[in-house]
Amino acid sequence: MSQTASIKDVATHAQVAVGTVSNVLNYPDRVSQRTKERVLKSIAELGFVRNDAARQLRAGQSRTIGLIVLDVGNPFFSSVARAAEDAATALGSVVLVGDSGQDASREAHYMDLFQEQRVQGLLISPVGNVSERIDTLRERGVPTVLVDELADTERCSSVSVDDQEGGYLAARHLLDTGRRRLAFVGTTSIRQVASRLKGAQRAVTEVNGATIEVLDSAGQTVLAGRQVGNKLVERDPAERPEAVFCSNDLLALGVMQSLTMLRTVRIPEDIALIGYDDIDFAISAVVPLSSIRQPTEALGRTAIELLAEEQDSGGTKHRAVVFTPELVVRQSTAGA
Amino acid sequence: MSQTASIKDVATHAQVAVGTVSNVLNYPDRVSQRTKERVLKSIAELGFVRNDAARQLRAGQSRTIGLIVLDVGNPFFSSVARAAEDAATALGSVVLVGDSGQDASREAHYMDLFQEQRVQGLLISPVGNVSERIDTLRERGVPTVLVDELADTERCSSVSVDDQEGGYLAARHLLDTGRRRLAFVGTTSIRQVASRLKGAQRAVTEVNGATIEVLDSAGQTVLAGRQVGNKLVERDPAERPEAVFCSNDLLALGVMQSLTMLRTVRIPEDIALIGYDDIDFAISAVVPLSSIRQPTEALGRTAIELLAEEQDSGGTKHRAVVFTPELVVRQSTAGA
DNA sequence: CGTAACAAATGAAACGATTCAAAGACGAGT
DNA sequence: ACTCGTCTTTGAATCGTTTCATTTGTTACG
Repeated sequence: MSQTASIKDVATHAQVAVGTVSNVLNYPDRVSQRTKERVLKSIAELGFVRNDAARQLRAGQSRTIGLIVLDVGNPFFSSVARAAEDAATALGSVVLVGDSGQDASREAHYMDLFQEQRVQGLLISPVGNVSERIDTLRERGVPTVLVDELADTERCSSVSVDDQEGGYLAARHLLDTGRRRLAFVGTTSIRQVASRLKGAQRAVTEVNGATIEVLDSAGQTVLAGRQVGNKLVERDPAERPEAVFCSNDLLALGVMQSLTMLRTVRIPEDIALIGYDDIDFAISAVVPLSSIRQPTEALGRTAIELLAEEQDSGGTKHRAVVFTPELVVRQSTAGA
Repeated sequence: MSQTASIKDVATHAQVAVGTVSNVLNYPDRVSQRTKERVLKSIAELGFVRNDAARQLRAGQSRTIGLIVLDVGNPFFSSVARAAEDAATALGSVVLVGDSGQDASREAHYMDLFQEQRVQGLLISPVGNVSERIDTLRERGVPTVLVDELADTERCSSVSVDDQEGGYLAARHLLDTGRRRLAFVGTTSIRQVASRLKGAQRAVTEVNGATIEVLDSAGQTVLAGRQVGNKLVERDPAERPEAVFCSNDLLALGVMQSLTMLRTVRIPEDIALIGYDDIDFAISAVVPLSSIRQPTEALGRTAIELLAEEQDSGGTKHRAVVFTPELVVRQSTAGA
C-alpha cells in the first residue's frame, strides 16, 4: 500500500483483466454496471492513480502544451499565460510555462525540454531565430503558434498586436498634446520594441519640427527604466526631451521613479510619459500612467484556439490573428 | 524522417545495439570513443530526441517538481516561483507551476495532475485542507514542502515568513507614528492573512486607546482593494480610520487608487497606508507605499533545498525554515 | 601460449498504460 | 437445440527507454 498501485494491481484486486480496468477509465460505456462498480471500488481502495508517463508513451503524445514567454514577471505575459491556461484547461490540456528571460539559450533549453516531453503544441514569444526549429517541429507534427509576433502564414499561425500601430498611437498622442522633442526608451533589439519605435517614427515624420531620440535600455524591467531615468535627470534641463515613450510599462514606471525621485522634474509638465501594455499597476503609479492597452486575454485564448485549429487541420492551415491596441490616456500625458 | 526517430532507429542507423545508444546518452564513459562518435553522428542525422515519457516510465519518477501557488499574477508568488525554477534547473529538474487562484477545487485538480505525472516533489501554498493528501503523497515517496505556511514538522517541511511578526511590525509602525484608529483589510479566511491580523491586533493591545477594525475583502487583488477603498471614501470622514494596513500590496494599491481618485482623502495626512510583500510596484505608487518585505528569492530557493533534503533522507527528516519579514517605510505612512 | 583482468557491446526484460482481435456469455428467433 | 447478433471481457502486443547479466573483444602478464 505504500507504493503506487498499477492498473495490474487493480485488475488483480477486482478480479478482472487489465483491459477491463482500462476500459472503465477510458470507455465506461463498454463495461457492465456490475464490473464497473467493482473496479471503481478497487481503484478507490488501492488509491490507484493513472501513470501519465505510461499513458503518454502509448499515446505517443502528451496532453501538454508548451508556452515560452519572455518574462513571467511581466504582467503582460502572466496575463497572457493565465488566459492560455484557462483555455487549455477547458480542452483538457495543461500548459507548461517556460521563462526565457529574453535569453536565446534558455529559450533553446525550454524548446529541447518541450520536445522531449512531446508536447501537443508550442506557443512561443521568440527571442532568437527559431524558425528552423519550428519547421522541424511542424514536420514532426508539433504545431507552433507565435505569440505577440507576426508569423509568415506559410509556416505557422500567430497571434499578435499591431505594434507599429501601437507605437504610432503613443507618439501621435504625445505630438497631439503639443510635445515635439520625443524620446523612445526600450530594448530595440526586441522585434516588438523595434516595431513600436518604427510606428512612433512614422508619427514623428507627420509633424513638422518633431524629433525622436532613441535611448536603448538594458532590458525591459523597472530597474532598466530607473537607469535610463537617472541619465535623463543628469542631463541639462534644456537637453531633456519633452516627452518619453517607453516600450513597456515596467520601463515607464522605472523612468518615473527616477524622474520624480528628486522632484526636479515634473510629470507631465516638464516631461510627459507614456508606457505600453497598460498593466494593472499603471493606474496606481505616482502619476497615473498613460499607456497602450493590449488585449492580453484575447491573445492567450486565441493562441490556444489557433493551436487547436492547427491540430485539426494536421498542421496545414495557418492563420495570423492581429489585434489592434488602444490608447489609454491618463495624467502622465495630460495637457501640454 | 517526418516522424520522430526512436533509440532503436538510431541503433540501426549506427549499427549498434540499443543499449549502446542508451549508454552514449547516460554513461558516455562506458562507450569507446569510436562508437560514441558514430552514435552521436546518427543521433544528429536522424534528429533524435529522447522520449521523456518512456524514460520516466522506466525510471518510475519524473524530473518534474510541482508548484501550486495562490496566484501567479501576484508578484510575490511569481518571484518565489522564479527563484524555485532557477534552483530546480540547477539540479536538473523542471518546475511545473499551477495556479490555484485560491480555489480548493483547482488546487485539488493540480494535485491530481501532479500525482498522475509522478512528480519528484510538491511545493504548495495550500488553500484547502491538504494534510491528508500530503500524507498520502509522503507514503508514496513524494515529499512535500509547504510554501509560505508553517508546517507541523512531524509531517513535512516548510518555508515561511513569520506573518504574525510582519503584522505586528506593520501595526506597530502605524501606532508609532501616532495613528490610533486602525483598519485591517484582507481576506481573513486565508491563514497568512489571519496571522498578519493577529500580529497587528497584538500591537494594538500594547497601546492605550488604540483600536483596529477588520474590513474583509473579496480576494487579494487590486480590484478587491478598490472596492474596499470605495467604501471608505463613502464614509463620513470622522468615521474613517486613521491608518489602513492591507494584507498585501495589491490590495493596498487598490485602496490607494480609490482614496486618491477623488482627491478628498490625502495619503498619508488623512489616512496612512501600509501594504505587505513590498512588490516592485510599491515604490512607484501614487504615494510610494510602505510595506513589509518578504524574502521571496530565499523562499523559493530554500523550498527546493528542503525538497532535496527530503528526498535524500527518504522523506523522514522534516525542517521548518521561518524567515523574518522587514519593515520598509515610505511616504504612505510618513510622519503623523 | 594460456589465462586472468578488464573494457566494450549486446539484447532481452521491465516499466504501466492502451488497443484490438478474439473469445465468451447471453438472449432471441427459428 | 441451434444459430445469429449483441454485449462484455480477455490478454497479448505495443509504445521507447533503461538496466543488467551476459557475451565478445582486447590487453597484460606469467
